[in-house]
Formats: sequence, C-alpha cells, structure tokens
Amino acid sequence: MAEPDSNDNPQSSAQVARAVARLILTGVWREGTTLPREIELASRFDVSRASIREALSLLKAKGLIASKQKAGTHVRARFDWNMLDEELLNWTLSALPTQEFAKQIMEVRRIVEPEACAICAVRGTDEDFARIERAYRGMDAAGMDRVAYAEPDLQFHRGILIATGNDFLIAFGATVAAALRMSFNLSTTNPGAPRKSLPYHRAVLDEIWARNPDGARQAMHKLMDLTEQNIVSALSRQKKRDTEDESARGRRAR
Amino acid sequence: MAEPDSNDNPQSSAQVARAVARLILTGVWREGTTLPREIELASRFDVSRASIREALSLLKAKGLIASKQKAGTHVRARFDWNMLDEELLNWTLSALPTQEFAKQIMEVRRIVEPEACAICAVRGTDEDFARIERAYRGMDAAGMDRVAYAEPDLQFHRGILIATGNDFLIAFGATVAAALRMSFNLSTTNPGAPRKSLPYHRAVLDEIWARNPDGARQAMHKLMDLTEQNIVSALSRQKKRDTEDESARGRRAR
DNA sequence: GGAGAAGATATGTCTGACATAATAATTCTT
DNA sequence: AAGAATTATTATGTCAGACATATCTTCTCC
Repeated sequence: MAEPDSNDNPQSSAQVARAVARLILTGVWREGTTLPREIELASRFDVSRASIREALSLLKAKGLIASKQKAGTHVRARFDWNMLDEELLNWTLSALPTQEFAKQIMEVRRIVEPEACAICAVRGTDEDFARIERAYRGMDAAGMDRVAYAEPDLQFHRGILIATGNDFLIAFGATVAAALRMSFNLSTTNPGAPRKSLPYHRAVLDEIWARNPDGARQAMHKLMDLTEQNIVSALSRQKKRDTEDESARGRRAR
Repeated sequence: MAEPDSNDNPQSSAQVARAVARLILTGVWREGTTLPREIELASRFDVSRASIREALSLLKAKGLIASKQKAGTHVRARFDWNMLDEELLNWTLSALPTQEFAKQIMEVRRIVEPEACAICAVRGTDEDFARIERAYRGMDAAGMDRVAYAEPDLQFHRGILIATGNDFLIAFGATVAAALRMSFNLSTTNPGAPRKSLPYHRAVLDEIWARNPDGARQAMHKLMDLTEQNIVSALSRQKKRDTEDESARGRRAR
C-alpha cells in the first residue's frame, strides 16, 4: 500500500513523469501524438532537460511513449501500455477512477485470484499460511478502523499470491493493490463496508488450511463478488453525489 | 514480436540497462544488494554518468531497483519486480530460460487465456473476430515456415485479448508474447511442432464465431495443454542436449 | 551515555556542449 | 521534368563538470 497517493515525492523528475503520464492517461495527448520537444517540455515544467529526460525515460519503461532521434517522442498505442505496473495503475486511479476501470479491474481479479487461491491451497507451505493468518489477525484487530484495516487486507491477498510460488501471479499483486486502494478511497462514503468482508476472508483461510483447492477457489470467488458489489455501489453513490454537486453549482451560476 | 532478442539496440543506455538487469536476474546482484555508485558503474561500463542514470531509471521503473540519496541504489525484493513487463520478460527469457520459468508462464496463461477467450466470445465485435480470423489465415498460409508462423500466432492470441475490451487482459498480451517467443526459440529442435497447433486454433475460432463462451473456454484450454506439452518436451530435449555437450566438454578437458 | 552538531558522501539537478540519426531541402543526373 | 544522390537541418542521445540536497557517520558537549 505504501503511501496515500498524494504528491509526497519530492523528486522533480518524478513529478514531471506523473504530470506527463496524467496528460496521456486522460487523453489530452492521445495515442500517436508527437509530444513537444524536450527543450520545450523543460521550459514548460520549469526544470532542466536532464530532468525531463529522466521523466521520459520512466514513461518509456512503462510503455507509454517511445522516442526516435530526430523524429521526436510519441505516445504509443494503448495496448503497449504496461497497465499492470503499480505506479501506472495508481496514476490511472487518481486520474480517472471511473466505473469502467473498476469493472475491468474486478474482472481480472475474478479470473486470477480464485485460481491463485486454489493453487495456494495445494502448493503453499505452512509458513505461507501462517503469514496469511497473521494478515487476517491484523484485519480483525483493526476493527472498524478503515486505515488500519487496509494494510493487512493487502497482505492477505498478496500472501496468497506469494504462496503460489509463481512469479507472474506474485506480480499480479500490484493490480490487487490498486484495486484495494480504490476500495479504500471509496469507502469514505460507507466506512463499515470493508469490515463486512472479514468473515469471507476467514472462509478463504479455513479452506486453505484444509488444503482444499475447490473450496478455496469458491470461497475466494464469493469474496470477489462481495468486493465488486461494494465498489460498484460506492461508485454509483459517488457519481450521484457528483452530479448533485454539479447541478447545485449550475443553479448557483445562474 | 518486434525483433529477435539480439543486441539490436544501439543506444548505450539501453545496453547498460540490459546488462545490469541481467546481473540482477541471474542473481549476481541479489535482492537487497547495494550496487556500486553511479560513478563506478559509469567507469565500469565505459559510459557517462548520465547514461548510467538513464539505464538505472529504466530499471527503477520496472521495479528492479530503488535509490535513495546518499544511501545508494539497491536491488528490490523479488515480488516488487514487475515481471509482467514485456522487456523484463524478454531479458529473463534470454538470461535463464529454465523449465521453472516455462512452467510458471504456462500456469498463468492457463488461468487467463481460456477465461479471456470466453469473454471474447460474448463481448467481442464481428470486427474483432475478423481480425482474429485474419491472424488464423496468416498462420495457415505460413505452412511449415516457423518464422512466418510466429507473428500471426501472436496476433491470434492478442486479438482475443483485445476483443475482451479489458485493459488488464490486453496488457497480459506482453506475457503471451514472451511465452510465444520462448516456444519459437525452442522449436528449432522440432520445427513441425508449431504447425500442429493450427487445428486447435481453428477450433477456438469456430467457438468464438458461434459466440459460445463455454466451448471457447474449453477449446482454448486444449490449446494451452498442447502448447505446454510442446514447451516442456522441447526443454527437456534441450536440457539433455546441454548435459551431453557438458559431458563431452568434460571428456575433452581430461 | 545520550543528544545534538558538524562533516562526508551518494544521489538529484543544472548547464552547456557535441554526436548521431532521421527527415527535409537541395543539387545533380538522366 | 522526374528521380536519384547529396547536403542541411533538427530532435534525441551522450558527454563533462559543477552544485544542491538528503542522509548516514562521526565527533563534540552536556
């Protein structure tokens, strides 16, 4: 979970990277667009060309852009973007936390996590299970405290992925982290919602301890159902609130 | 598929990035290791500090390393590595193409692709299907030509992922690409093997056209079975050959 | 012995310059 | 006049050296 997604990174190249990423993610600079020259970017963001280059190199690594000498730097096609990268996910999350995004992220979680859970039940070591158990205890101990609940929640899901011993499933933890952060941000409107998932986590854990892959898969599936439901309803609540604010502002403007 | 993984990137910073990544991936610089100072790296790789910084910033973006002022740059924990990144996958592939890696990559493909295929059958547009059909025709036209077969093969699988309209599943295409490249590299010992998958692809495509999610899932599952079988047997053949070379070299040394 | 101050050091940033490669413009040839 | 070859242009790639900043270490003082 690291830190809340505020601008807590003092490094200026990182800030530039984030700003440019935002421009791309929100579609201001569309796919195929050639972006301004490095010198222009430098003067626009009021940093040196070196910092710009460092920022761009970050975005290059994430597949957002590509550059060729003389030709310039352009925004790559959408499906070259490395959307499973944690930073990129967080940027997307804070740039456009839409219902569409929530649906997509829950769709993959539904595909991956139940299977990972089944594998975990078969292949995980007792040590792995103990780590997941500790995470569960942390969630339980957090009570109604949303903030304290978030970290062990992530550790729970991550623990299952780690127990599979599959590097690709482990890397999927970044996506899970983004999803959980999204739920966390949304849970302000309904602080009790996360806590409701506790017994579902317990059920998953019991099936794992029993080394029952089918049960584990099913239990995780139910947890996914609940999570998706929470996110969708929170998003529609938020959307409703936003449109109310919008109309209020509209009235005031008249 | 882009290009074969030879050293075709003239950019020196990219070369350094690759070299350092290799050192990390092969475990020469383990997790937690603090790597040499930027100046030392610069003199070791015989490039300027700026290029070193650019290389490191690439690796930072992929989660391999992290730096703090004064403290230095260190190798991050393995599960922070963004293993689903295409470049990182290719580096891993050329650094240590082990049986373990093959197993892992096929395990995720098995989890993701059949489900993606089912979603594709439901949600894909006729236009999406036509693109997949074109890819299939390309595979068919390639005949026994391994090289010509590879590209449309990737397009086939990628087309299914794209048709889901889910950005996360689309991003999974990088992993599929790495897997296919691995099969391609291995198919030298059995050039006919890829061609055998053609009817299985046809079966998948038919189920998709019929908009039959369950059938599509099952057909893709069978294709995954075949692919895994091919890879595993090719790897064991290669391993056998390697050990034979090894012992031959041993005899010669005596 | 512990708290605070001073120094050392590795990363972060800046400046300005030149190298390189791809494009655009120009010249030369047929 | 059309096309091929050559030159000019230009944006990224690389280099060098300097200073800023943050953090770890060491030293000093109470």
